[in-house]
Amino acid sequence: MPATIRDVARASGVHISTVSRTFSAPHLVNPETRSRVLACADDLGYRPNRAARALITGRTHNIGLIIADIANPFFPPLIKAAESQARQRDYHVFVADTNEDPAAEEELVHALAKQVDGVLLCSPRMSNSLIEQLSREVPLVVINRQVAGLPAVVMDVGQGARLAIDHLLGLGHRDIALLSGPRGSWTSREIRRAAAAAVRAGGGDLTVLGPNLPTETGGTALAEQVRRCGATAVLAYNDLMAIGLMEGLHDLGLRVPGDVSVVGIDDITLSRLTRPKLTTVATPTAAAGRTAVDMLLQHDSPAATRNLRGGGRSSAGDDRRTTAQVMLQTELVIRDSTGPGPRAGRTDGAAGVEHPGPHCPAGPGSPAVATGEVVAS
Amino acid sequence: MPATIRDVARASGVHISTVSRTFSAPHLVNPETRSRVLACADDLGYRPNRAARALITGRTHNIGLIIADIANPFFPPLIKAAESQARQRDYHVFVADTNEDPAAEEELVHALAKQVDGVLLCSPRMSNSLIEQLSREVPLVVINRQVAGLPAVVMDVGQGARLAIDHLLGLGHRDIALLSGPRGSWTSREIRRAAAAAVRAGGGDLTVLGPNLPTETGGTALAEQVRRCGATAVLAYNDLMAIGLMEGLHDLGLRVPGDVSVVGIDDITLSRLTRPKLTTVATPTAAAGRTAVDMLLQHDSPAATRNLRGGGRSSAGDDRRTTAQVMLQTELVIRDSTGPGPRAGRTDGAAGVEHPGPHCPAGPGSPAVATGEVVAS
DNA sequence: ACGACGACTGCAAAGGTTTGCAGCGAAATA
DNA sequence: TATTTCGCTGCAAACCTTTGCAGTCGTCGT
Repeated sequence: MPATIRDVARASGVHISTVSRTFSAPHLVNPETRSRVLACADDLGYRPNRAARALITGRTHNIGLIIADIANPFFPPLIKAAESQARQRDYHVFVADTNEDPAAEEELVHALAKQVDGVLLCSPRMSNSLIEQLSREVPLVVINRQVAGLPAVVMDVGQGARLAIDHLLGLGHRDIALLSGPRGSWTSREIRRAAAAAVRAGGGDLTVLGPNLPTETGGTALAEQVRRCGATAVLAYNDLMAIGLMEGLHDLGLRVPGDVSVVGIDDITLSRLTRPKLTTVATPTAAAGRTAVDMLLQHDSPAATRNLRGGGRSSAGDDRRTTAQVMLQTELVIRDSTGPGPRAGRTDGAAGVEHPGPHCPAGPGSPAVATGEVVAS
Repeated sequence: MPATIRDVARASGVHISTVSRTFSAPHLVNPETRSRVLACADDLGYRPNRAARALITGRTHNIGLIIADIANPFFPPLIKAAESQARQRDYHVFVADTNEDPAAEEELVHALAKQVDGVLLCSPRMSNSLIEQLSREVPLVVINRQVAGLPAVVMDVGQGARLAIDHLLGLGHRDIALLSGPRGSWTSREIRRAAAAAVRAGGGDLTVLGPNLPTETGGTALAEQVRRCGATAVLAYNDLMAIGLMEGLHDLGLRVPGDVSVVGIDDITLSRLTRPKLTTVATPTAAAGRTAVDMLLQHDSPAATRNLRGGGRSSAGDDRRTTAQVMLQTELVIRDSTGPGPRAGRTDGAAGVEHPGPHCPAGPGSPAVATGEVVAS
């Protein structure tokens, strides 16, 4: 029932190839003819069949975006940014959710492979080797992970964790707990590494709790352990866990930041709505989404010269996509969930800052930021 | 580079049609041959090209899901449910976000039309007539809206609003404000209608504020107006606005539920995390997602008999999809953001319930539910 | 012993589009 | 005026599958 290119050709009295060109190479067709064709097309409600086009050009103008958990508020801004960036380049984004399941990740890549021109793998949980193998099936850009030979955009959570720990140390905390993330998460490893180093450098003690599900319930469930381990400050893998932890601590009768200081990572909008407002490391999620799309589409080459008529498959050649790794800056946002530690004098409330990092003259409610660094390559 | 059906045929020494049948009609091919073909296919990493298949069968095995705003926590559960339901039937879901923009909605339907077998339109903002027109281009199921002649699944927010208002009236509130949703939202109209009726029936006064953006900031911005209009209780279009409003009221020095009672709609997970915890109307979002997929796929007919060889397009015939409208039940979840109104005696804290609805013996923290009704057709 | 039937497989058309090549008339050049 | 050039358009192959039809061959019934 939908109008095809042939219907338009018939209606406007030209050959289908002319109709085709009217859309894909307008400069090749006489303005007069062109407008006539366009009129007919509009009249019939014709729209090029992207599937058929994809069949011959080899480009679908779709890109896949695989997300660990759409329900985690960390992701939506990234998704939106990716979508709008893609839309500008006349691409569409297909989002898929894996429920934090590595197996689902793999299956989805396979399913998407033939229907998209590339896939954005966001916070993948699967193994490096599997990712590399998959990347031979379809162009991949990984987000929040580094895998050799693949383009990647990562947020510098290491730097973020360092800032957070320094903030805590500066407030007088020595016994610090780290709520780690899910198994297989590159981000979680990175945070742990940086946090451990920072705590060691500051002469403190770090207790690592995990791995855990990166959700509120995951955080809530850890409240008891946090109390038991005697930490006076906690850095959580993400805001969701931090918020869940605050809930759990509250139920245990512990006060934040009175008894325990809590800092999260991500700066989801929710972190501004809790009481107390959450101190957290802001990650540039939207920028990550945009950048990832750009990296995937940077070789938006017009249908990578194929030999239509020739027989044997031509050698792939040096179409090697430049495999850059972009690292995005993070910031510490100081709000109300962190306060002086047990060894601090009675400062009258806010953070009496003396730690080495940049200026943090924060009072509650007027968040100050300490910025990390950009290390692009 | 990726292996095609021809490669497999060559490798296994059979005709491509046999390979094809091996995948799409296994019972038609000799088990021996079949296993040989499968071995070769596996060997070459062959996967059928869905685009090419779609070209001839007319079914892509994809379905589109158009969402007003992925960042609104109301939607993710629906998305996840739809995805898992679709996956079970060997379909994939492509999610797209419109940023609450009706124009984007239309454009997305067009873009998706040829790449999917149907589209789920979730909380659409565009006009009924446009939706009907679009439905001639691609099968549509609308969610949270009723449009004549189209299959729909709606949550009974009318019933939910009624329960909420009755709850408020029962607590002794007379001056009630309604924070309405975005322009063009069927849900918002429905809520308003039901709320107005319920308030009138209870002898109270309803002030409608809006339309508004259905976000926290949208809610926060209304705090001042709420104070000015003198309402002691507020029903918000959704939880996000309710939570934003609570923030705004807090900043104004008003206490919830001391000075103002607040109830939301949706029961997003976040509503359990605010202080005070939000009283709200729970909507069955996951069920809606599942149901919508089922409705779209109920006519999963094997490639609706097409005349491959014949000339003139055959008459469409009576393939009319049954146009059911399913209505899903909602529940009132009483938490801590609602309390006695100005005319109530000094009840000692909790909700002294006497309104007509089902049992609500709620104390804060132990939420009770009052269920609505199912009206399927 | 012969025809019918069944299981399996090959043949070729079709689906909607893109694109290299060739054709054509007219304008520009020699 | 003859010839090249250029702008535009048509022709047909190709992309990868699916599927109706026809062919082969062996089995069964009579």
